[in-house]
Amino acid sequence: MPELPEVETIVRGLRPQLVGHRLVRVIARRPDLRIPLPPKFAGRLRGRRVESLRRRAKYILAGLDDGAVLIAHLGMAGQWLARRCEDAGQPGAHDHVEFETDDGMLLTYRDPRRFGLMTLTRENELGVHPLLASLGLEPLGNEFNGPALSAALTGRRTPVKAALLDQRVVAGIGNIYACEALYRAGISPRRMAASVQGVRAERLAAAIRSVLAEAIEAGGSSLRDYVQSSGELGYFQHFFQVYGREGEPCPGCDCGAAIRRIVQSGRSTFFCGHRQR
DNA sequence: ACGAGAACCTGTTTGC
DNA sequence: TGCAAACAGGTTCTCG
Repeated sequence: MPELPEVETIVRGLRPQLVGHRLVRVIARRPDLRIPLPPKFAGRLRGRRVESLRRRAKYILAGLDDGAVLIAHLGMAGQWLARRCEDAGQPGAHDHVEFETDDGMLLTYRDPRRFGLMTLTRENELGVHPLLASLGLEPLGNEFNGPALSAALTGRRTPVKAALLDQRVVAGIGNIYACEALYRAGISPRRMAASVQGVRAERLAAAIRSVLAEAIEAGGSSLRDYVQSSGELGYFQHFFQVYGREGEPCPGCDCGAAIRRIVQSGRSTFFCGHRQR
């Protein structure tokens, strides 16, 4: 489900609920997520105070007061819900992990498909952790620009759409924002990645930045599952120009072409064959 | 070594 | 209406 803007929105929503607070109760109801929960998961977290909450790519990282770091990923359908304990009621069938904080909040990790994960590492081992070590540049970071993007795409003999989904190239882009960024940049999703250089790479880097930043402003995109931790819906889906719009007229110009849907690497790609070259 | 496709799992939508 | 197939925002493994 969630791509960078949705994960960022969730981190921002959870931060005031978690940072500075102690975890007084941890319930690991279902350990068989994509990667099984580590041994003694709940016991290692109980009583710890959360010192920081941040995002790297689509991962949520919570720094704890004993130097441990909780790594969490939402997979395709994961959600975080933040409610007061007394408002929570019975746990749902897919509420796999819950954290109760010292001021009475219940933070619930819900994930019907169990493609998400949660694991523990140490702050000083984050950089070499297998889940994080080979991630590419953060697209909203200072070092991300046209030259950096073209360098990352150099030598890639795959369509640029597939390259954007490769987290080693740019970290955090998923299927929706890859389609939207390529549309904004006027670049065909089928163009070979290695040929996106120079001004094309500049345009694509700018498009990635702008679409992600605008989506964060909107609180992410709510399609099927996604809600903010507060339960509010994001609304960026109303600004999609191509994603999910097969057959509709291209919105960005008067070319009159219809948005097309093709399948690349097993994923739907939406684009305008006239405007994107 | 790299890239395409399958697999992982459950829920919802679509088509006959 | 009912059932089966297709599809879904991600990642990782296998195979060619």
